[in-house]
Amino acid sequence: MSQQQPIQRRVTRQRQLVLDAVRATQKHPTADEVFFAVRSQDEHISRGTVYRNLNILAEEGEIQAVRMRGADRFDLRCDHHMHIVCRECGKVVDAPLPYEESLDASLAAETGFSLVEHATTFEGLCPACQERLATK
Amino acid sequence: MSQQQPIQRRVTRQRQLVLDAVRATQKHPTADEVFFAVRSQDEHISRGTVYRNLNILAEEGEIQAVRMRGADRFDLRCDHHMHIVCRECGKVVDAPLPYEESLDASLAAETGFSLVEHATTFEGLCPACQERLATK
DNA sequence: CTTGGTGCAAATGTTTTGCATAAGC
DNA sequence: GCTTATGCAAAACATTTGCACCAAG
Repeated sequence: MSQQQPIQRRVTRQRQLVLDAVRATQKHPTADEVFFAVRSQDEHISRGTVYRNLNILAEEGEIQAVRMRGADRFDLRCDHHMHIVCRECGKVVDAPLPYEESLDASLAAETGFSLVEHATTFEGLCPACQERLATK
Repeated sequence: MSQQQPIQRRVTRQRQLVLDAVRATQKHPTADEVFFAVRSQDEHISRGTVYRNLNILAEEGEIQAVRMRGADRFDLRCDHHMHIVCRECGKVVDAPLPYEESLDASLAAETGFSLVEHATTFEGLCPACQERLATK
């Protein structure tokens, strides 16, 4: 059984720009939002490069990929935590509730699944959208 | 403020076939899987019709849409519950853990969001895939 | 006969990929 | 100089939509 070693990652200008862009915002940007942010720094960077680097950075644990309805989002925080997204405007914020690591072990014991982890996503109306809809 | 009344839904042969297909399986099928299941009953039904009806049925509360990585899945169960998906084979099963309704109210109180609900999805390796990978 | 639904094909939106070229290390 | 990464365009998917025709009530 040959353990293939992980490939040797390089520090490219583009990869650094993508990482900086994610770390520069609390807004949980989509890949396309990261693309446009980076585009303002580098006229020639391509969408493919941004998508590739976002996936690589998430894999390496530098950022976290958050799978959401519509499009994936990327989070500078790498620890486990929940998110809430506004149904109206799409805004995403971290949920100030404790993440229950212990659920993973419980579910593994119950079902026989291994390597378990979980993600919880809330959906609702943010305060701004509540107000906007009320006065209309 | 004019409350527009919901439109009058009709019971079409196609809609019934879609509903039956979802109710006939515990496998949490994707829209495309439902399409092929229904295709075996009706040579001429179109993908668009299946997608439209899955959305309508979920909206009406006849089935539940489960938003997952890759593709949405549809569940005959309409009550709130969690799911676990196998990273390898994509199999989805209901998670035998209690769904915490109270989290929604807690988060609403903490954040000011309203109309809150949440979904939790586990990801791991199912027993069959564990074995398959171990003996290879 | 009115309104909602269907079938088809085209469009949309997100993400991945093949390939020749460029650039880390 | 090996490899890995980039840029570009095309492809791959999942899903939605415009529109002319059909059908449920």
